[in-house]
Amino acid sequence: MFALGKVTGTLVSEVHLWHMQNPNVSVDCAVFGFDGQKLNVLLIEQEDFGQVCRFALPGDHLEGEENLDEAAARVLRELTSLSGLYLQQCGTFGDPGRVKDSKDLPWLSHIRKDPTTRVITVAYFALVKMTDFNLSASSFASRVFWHDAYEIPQLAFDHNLIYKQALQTLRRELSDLRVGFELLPHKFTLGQMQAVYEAILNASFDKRNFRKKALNDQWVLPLDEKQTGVVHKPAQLYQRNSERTYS
Amino acid sequence: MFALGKVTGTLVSEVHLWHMQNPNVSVDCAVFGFDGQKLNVLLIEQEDFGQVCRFALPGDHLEGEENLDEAAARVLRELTSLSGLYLQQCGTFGDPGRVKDSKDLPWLSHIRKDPTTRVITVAYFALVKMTDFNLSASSFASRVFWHDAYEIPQLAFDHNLIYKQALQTLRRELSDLRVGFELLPHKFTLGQMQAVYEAILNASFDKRNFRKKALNDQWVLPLDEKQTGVVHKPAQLYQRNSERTYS
DNA sequence: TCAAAAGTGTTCCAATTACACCCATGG
DNA sequence: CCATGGGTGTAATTGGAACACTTTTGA
Repeated sequence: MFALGKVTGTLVSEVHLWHMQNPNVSVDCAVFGFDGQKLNVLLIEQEDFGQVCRFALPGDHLEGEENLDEAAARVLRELTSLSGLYLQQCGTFGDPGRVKDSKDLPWLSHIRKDPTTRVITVAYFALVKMTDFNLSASSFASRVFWHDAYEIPQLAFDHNLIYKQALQTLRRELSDLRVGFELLPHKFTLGQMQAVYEAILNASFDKRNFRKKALNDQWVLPLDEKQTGVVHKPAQLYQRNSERTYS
Repeated sequence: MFALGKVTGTLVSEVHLWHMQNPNVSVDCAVFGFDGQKLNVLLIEQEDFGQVCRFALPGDHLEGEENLDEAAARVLRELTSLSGLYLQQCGTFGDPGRVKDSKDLPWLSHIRKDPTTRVITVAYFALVKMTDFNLSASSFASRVFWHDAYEIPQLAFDHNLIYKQALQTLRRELSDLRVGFELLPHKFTLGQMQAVYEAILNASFDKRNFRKKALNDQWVLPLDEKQTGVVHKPAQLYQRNSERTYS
């Protein structure tokens, strides 16, 4: 909070300093999706102004009277036409140098009056069910694409760092809060659910142990329905157990 | 990041909007200390301008070219005259309404030209060894005080919310990273260490099980030294095992 | 009949829990 | 001699890990 450390009386000089050094604030989102095999992330491609590095995480400035979560939700809505996505703050990045890397200058110079003005950004990760999401419905279709979550190229600014922290936070929330459901359709099989866990944690699990745990701990409830149209034994369908809460 | 969601061409209008709505940025710190019995937090007392609520977490605006961690470290240095404290970001709070509660207006009106200007704040928690720290050495001595971590009064702005999240983050890092050492003197007994865990997690543990785990998992190393001057069997002293790393 | 994923139980080991008494010191 | 916290071991339980074969479907 402002000036609370300065109860003594330097308040006026602070208000002045302020106008000189007022940082901009933005949000950046690492949007994760799961395609049945692999974990993916939405990247955007900047226009080519000769910069070294043309990929970035989607984001935008904070606008008007919106709060941080609303800003992130707006970015996602503009990007995916979806609302109500799972969204979680995962860190704030404010190094004065974070937008000053020479690799980013050519592009910055095209979009900002002062390309080196300091910007602090609040990072979010988001989860989208790829089944709900038609990339080509996005107005940015040609500039937004899914990318393998484990083969991320060099990104603009400090976005590689932000991405790393987003993945780490996602992993923690998967284990603590079972957020994996957000990447699955409403009705899913235990095999699909296991695949989500394996993709996010980049690990593999024993099928019997995984199923035992999911069922014993009541993460999911069985439906009166089975898979159809598959070329193997049709699986039982489940839904998340919304009664179940996690600490 | 700024404007990346807007690759299409609304960039100019954004730059304008910007000047109208440029939020200030601050850091707020929940500083935890342990007195041998209880977990405590540093609060500051605002001057009396008739506001309902005169306590707050220490904090300050972001200044000059400092990054967020540096700003938090500066706040702590000014407050405690100590450097190198354990410091961890634990969330960013940016609701437009967070500084608009009527309970805070009388005070705000005295320190700011526009008391309702939006401020977003990056929250930190910090850990200080109370043995290293002489409150009266602070230039704010009369206005800064330790307060029981579990009896926090109503605080200014959204500081109760920030505090809650700080405590939650501290608890997670205690279990994940064993940050409890930061609250203990260099040489400590297992009893003191257990007391830190009990205070932070607000729980109590079996002495034998706690010691077994600390020793088996090599959180600590024994010194060739025992407590002196105590009115009971003198305890073995230990130091943290700095070889030991945590995932 | 084949390929592909679904489904199912038991054993072993590690980790956690519960639990009670004697010890060394200073006052 | 007494109050205070230090120090110790074992048994029971729980949770996680390892492991292989049969089933059902559509092509």
